[in-house]
Amino acid sequence: MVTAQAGSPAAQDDIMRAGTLAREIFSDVANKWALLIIETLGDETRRFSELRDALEGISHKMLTQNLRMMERNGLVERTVHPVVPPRVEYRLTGPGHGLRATVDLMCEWTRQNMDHIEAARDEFDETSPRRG
Amino acid sequence: MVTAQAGSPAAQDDIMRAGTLAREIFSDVANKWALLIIETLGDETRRFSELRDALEGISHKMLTQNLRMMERNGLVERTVHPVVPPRVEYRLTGPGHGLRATVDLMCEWTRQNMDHIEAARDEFDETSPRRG
DNA sequence: CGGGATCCGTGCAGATACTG
DNA sequence: CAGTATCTGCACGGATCCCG
Repeated sequence: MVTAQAGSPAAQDDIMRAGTLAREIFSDVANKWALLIIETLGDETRRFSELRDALEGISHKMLTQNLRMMERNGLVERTVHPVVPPRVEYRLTGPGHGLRATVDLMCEWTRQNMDHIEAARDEFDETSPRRG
Repeated sequence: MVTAQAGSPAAQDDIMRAGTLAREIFSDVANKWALLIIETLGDETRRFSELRDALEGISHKMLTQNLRMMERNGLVERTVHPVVPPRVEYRLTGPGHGLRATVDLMCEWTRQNMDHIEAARDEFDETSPRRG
């Protein structure tokens, strides 16, 4: 969306603003499924059906959609093998691995704070509805 | 919904699986708006209306909803000042700051790869519809 | 001013079917 | 097996109203 034809040259400065940048990231580059796909791909080259199986919960439409979006953003590389049973493989690009590193960090944070989160939820669960 | 009432004790082991964990993160803890709010809060203590002004694009409902969810997850701390014009302030908790660090990293990655992303989009934009 | 509740529209996401 | 197109729904998100 930052691209588009905004027509405002001064808008380039606004891109540096956290809000605008973050919006760009989390609504297009790093949406929920994309991040999940990045984690699933890891260092490997995986087929479409393998990804679908690994993510299980995702529909084939969402997978295709996100894979294409990620390919468009240069996060994954799509390789089509011209064989009779079509074989299409995906793997992270260099930048894709870079993003993956940050996602890994976020996963690690969650792992370390999982108990805190659950504790907070538990406390909130009995504090919120009653309000002391 | 990793939580729910799965009823399977063995499921605890599955939580360690990247997929399940990541799902938990990106669908509840670190959704699009939550990440945006985290970036907006930063080190400061901000009022509800300040946040709404800073994020501008968000509706009061979404802000309230996400703020409450983040409070439930122990990411933000909500302080209500019992004054005549109600004054409610929010600030990141310790764990909240930890998550913020990872979000910052992701923002930094985007900043560094912005040109790559745009280039990839540009290339894809003319390669995809025509297929060479 | 902060926030809950409600109503309602939009758009995302699932299922299905067809192509190559 | 991989991908696209279409149709539908349902949930998410916005606007409004009212309460504290």
